[in-house]
Amino acid sequence: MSIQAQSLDPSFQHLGVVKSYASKNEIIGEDDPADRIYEVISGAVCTYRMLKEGRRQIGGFYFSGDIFGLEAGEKHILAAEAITSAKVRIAKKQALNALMSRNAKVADRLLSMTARELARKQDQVLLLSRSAEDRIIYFLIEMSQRNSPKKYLIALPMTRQHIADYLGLTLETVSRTLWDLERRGAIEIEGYRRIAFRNQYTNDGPEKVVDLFVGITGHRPKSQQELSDWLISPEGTAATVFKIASFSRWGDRARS
Amino acid sequence: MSIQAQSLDPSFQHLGVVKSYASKNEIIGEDDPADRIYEVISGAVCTYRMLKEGRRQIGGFYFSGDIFGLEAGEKHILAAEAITSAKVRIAKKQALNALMSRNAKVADRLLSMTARELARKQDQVLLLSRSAEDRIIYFLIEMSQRNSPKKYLIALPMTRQHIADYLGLTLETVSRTLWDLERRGAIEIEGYRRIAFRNQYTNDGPEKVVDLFVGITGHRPKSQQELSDWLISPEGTAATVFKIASFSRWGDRARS
DNA sequence: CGTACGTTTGACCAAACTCAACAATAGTGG
DNA sequence: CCACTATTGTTGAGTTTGGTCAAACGTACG
Repeated sequence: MSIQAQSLDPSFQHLGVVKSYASKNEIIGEDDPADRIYEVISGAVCTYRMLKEGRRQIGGFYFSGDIFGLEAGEKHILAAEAITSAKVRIAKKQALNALMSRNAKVADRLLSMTARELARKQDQVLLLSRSAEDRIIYFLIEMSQRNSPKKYLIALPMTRQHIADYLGLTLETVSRTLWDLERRGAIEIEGYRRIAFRNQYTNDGPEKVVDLFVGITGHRPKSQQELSDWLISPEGTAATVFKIASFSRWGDRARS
Repeated sequence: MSIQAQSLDPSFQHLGVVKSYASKNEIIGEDDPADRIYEVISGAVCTYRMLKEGRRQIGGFYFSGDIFGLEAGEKHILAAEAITSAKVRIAKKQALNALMSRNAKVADRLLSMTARELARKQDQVLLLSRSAEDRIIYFLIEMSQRNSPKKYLIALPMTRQHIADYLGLTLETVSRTLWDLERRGAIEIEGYRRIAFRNQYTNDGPEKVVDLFVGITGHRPKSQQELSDWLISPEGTAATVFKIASFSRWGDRARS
């Protein structure tokens, strides 16, 4: 969901007002009129929808620079809340439309932003059809790529409940799966809100990486380029960071 | 996914070529260049992506008048195949772009079509976070609203496997859940590809419907309009057709 | 009318959920 | 800066849902 504001138009920077929200405060209510769009200035935000049995489905997480609230209808389907304390720039769509008529490129970018959000939603659909462990792994990779100071570190501003609601799991399953990944040596949990990957693929020789590629994709990489593209893809990252770790099960690592 | 072709532009009708595909034939391959868009003229089509364990996730079903292949990137993430024999109009995006520069409204409509597809994907995400029975119920309602001659009849051109792949279930679970709904008197299965709803809400008195509304939504309808809007919504349809039926469990209805 | 394909059904199993008790963390005020 | 407390996270036992494997059945098409 890293739809960057600057991809829309520089003048968006001067549009609208900035509001501050404390953690857990509502930014958009379900069924609010969808006449504004929102940019995260600082902090973390999520969109969600309540399901009737008291469960909720999180639609996405948004961090500094991300745009949210892009919806088609008259009213929002998804509500939004601040996960941490957050600053948000709010602009009326009307003002954006005025911008669009002056600048054809803005319309073009709005289309590509929406198309990108669509692609992300498609990814979320694929995510939800996988096992609990796969969902967690893909989630960690997404967070490490979007919201982390270094690529092997994962900052998690959200609670286990948020993660569970995003992945369609329970918080207990999230907790257990994370601990299992730690036990198997793939990650290191540092307090509630920080996780580190352990086995970066660079620790292994290049042949081992090629073996892994062949094992997962079923064919040899045709070029060095194909191999390195695959390595940085979510699938490649998952394979290198997690599968190698799970090949060498180190038995039970005592926790304390 | 009923994005109607005529909502794009009348001149789209004359764009591109029409091709015929036999059942099970590939229309778009995964990783094909995404330089065309497709309109179903007749028959049924689905988009999908293979997951590595031999499973697949269906992205959506498309019937006569629907547009598919709307994707952002250079290459398609989702492949497409004909479910029945199908006729498809194929137009180059390039030609569409030419249309867009002549007619600003076309760009606007392309945006709203994409936004609508996004809303549908969001719905699919919500669908996938529900129980097997709920998924089936919402699926049946979607099909009855999109692809059926009469509102109480549901035409299912796809196999149980297609349904399972769309809903993230196995074909056995789909089969069992349908049979359970039939046993409870909510639907009637007529051969493999036809289903009929049994308990239309119109069979019950108006107070019963209001009771149901209050039971599900937690508040009284403020107006007749609110009640009838809710009744035709998927949630209202599910409640009226299925919940009433499940209130009165008729025990085992022998099958033959 | 026969055969291949799609579907149903059953027995068994595994993954994830529920409920409940307990532990760790981080935020608060002294 | 420390102790206190509310919040968040972990862990375990038992249950449920949906998946797997395998066999029988029915439908629709050639």
